[in-house]
Amino acid sequence: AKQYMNIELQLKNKVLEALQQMYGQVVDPENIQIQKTRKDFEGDYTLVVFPLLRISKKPPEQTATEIGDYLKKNIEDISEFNVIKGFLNLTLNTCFWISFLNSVGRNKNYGFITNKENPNTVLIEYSSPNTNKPLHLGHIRNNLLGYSIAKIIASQGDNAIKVNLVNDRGIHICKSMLAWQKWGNNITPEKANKKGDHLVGDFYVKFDQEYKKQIEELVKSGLSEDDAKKNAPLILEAQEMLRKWEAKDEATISLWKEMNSWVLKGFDVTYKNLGIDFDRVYFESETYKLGKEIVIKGIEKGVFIKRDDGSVWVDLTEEGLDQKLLLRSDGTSVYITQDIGTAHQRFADFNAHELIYVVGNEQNYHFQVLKLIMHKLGYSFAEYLFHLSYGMVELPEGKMKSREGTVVDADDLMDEMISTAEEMSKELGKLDEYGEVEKSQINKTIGLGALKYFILKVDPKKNMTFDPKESIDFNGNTGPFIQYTYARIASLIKKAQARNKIIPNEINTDVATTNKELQLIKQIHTYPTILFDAAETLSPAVVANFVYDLAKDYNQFYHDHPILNEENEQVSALRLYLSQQIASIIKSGMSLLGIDVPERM
RNA sequence: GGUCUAGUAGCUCAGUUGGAUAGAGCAACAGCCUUCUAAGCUGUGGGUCACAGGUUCGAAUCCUGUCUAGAUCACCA
Repeated sequence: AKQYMNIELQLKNKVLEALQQMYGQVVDPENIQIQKTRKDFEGDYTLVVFPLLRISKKPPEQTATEIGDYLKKNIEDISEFNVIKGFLNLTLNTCFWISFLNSVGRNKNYGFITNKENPNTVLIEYSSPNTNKPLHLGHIRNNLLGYSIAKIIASQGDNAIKVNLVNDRGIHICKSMLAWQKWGNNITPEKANKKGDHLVGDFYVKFDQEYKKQIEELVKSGLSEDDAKKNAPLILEAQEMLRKWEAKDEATISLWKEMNSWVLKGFDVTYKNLGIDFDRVYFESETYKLGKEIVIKGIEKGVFIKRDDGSVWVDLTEEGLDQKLLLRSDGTSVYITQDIGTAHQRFADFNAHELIYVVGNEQNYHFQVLKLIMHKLGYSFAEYLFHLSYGMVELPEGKMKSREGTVVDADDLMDEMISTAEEMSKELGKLDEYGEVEKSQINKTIGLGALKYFILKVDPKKNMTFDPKESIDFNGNTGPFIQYTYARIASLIKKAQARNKIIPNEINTDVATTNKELQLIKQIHTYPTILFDAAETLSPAVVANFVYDLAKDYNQFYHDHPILNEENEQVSALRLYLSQQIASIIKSGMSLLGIDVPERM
């Protein structure tokens, strides 16, 4: 991002120079604060002089004025300056901004770093579904975050690899399988005319219902609730099934394979509709035994402790945590053992530099422990394990609970969004002249755009509230608003071409400009910084809010300033050119969020 | 109880390295379609930045404590 920030660097260096010349002191660059001038003040960049008063030994206003004079004399891009209290506001001349705008027009990948010298390979693990039920709203947040972050990382010139780890084994899978055996009558997704993940999910729910009934009966017959839960025939059967699976019993394995394939097919449809994908998919059934050897070596090294019963533990009390189990007394792996193995394997397989896990914040402790363990084992990549912890998605009524049926299903939600977009556009008569295929394509883009933007504009680490009925709007700070802005510019350009108006390849630097135009150009100028920040903080929200601000400012501009101006050719050329650059940045920013922009809507 | 995260307008959320008078949208109210797309624009009202201290030229932002909410602390994954 540095290449775009050179004006800030130049200012900073000149300030250092000024301080040395005028006050004879070499100053720590840390103390030079150059920031963008707030909208309500005149100027482009502001130097905060408070930290420099110790050096100048003069009052703030005087210090600022002296530095301002020096900078104006020595930097030709500065046209004027003003001083308010301890703030030195510098104004750059129009020529600078127009030639900057021209450079944006020449560079098709403005903001993107296209040939980084030493790109890092960054693995992003996300989605990680269980194959016993369909995806829900929580997965949507995960999927959108993971996908977007991979794109943002790639935009900074690094090599982003998207990885999915499918949790396809364990007792929860057996529950669905057992219910299907008992009550399924050999039904298949084809026969039921239902997506495979939903069908299997139904059996998971059925299991739970029947299991509850059994518990109730057992409690009536005098058992305690805990005992009833442990001894209900259904749960015992499910456990037996898991044992058979681990012993590779043929019938069990083949049922497992079949039902998993149904679910995975269903997931593929959901992923495709959401517009996300993976470079590599791992299955837990293949990786769940990994890590055991590493743990055993760890015992030899004295990093882990083996207890008398044979179980293996790591002691993290010095780090302020507890002891954590790594191998059961029967020698089998637990969840974290597997993660030790997969981390090792992935860094080796991809020669990776960094591994990002997109996982909900309920697993913060788990990843804290994982990182410490890898560190203790002496892996140098331990510090490049990063848990992108995102908050829960809550409904107005509170947390989503699958057992209480308050889960918002991913497929249903997407359908609902699209049909709402459909109703809206019908009501507004927006798409009347288009064909059915085109209409449904645009409605899909808009409906999903609304959903994706709504979720991504929120800081990942925060819990968020989602009201399916009211929260998603198509007006205001939303995806459709941004899409609308883009579509408008697209049609504007089309219309200009129809009128034989030529959009220039370059704008003359002495063109007359308005403040509004300059303001938009300045906003474009910050785009690379935004992308850089987003990659640093792993937060698509930064990009989302930037794109909204840009679209909003453009919309305001659009209303007050005619763009297809017959009378003043030169001004209209600038506005047309500017509009085009803004459209391209909106498109680029939205693509980093995985949101499409329609050419019309 | 220990640890972690959050608390900003009625609601949903922004707020950059500590920087100037705290920002949007929704909802409410009042306007703007014979003009490049009104999914838009303009205006009004709405704030003890949870609370109390501290650090300093300056705190929504950093530190300490309190309160509230959530998560987590399994031979589950």
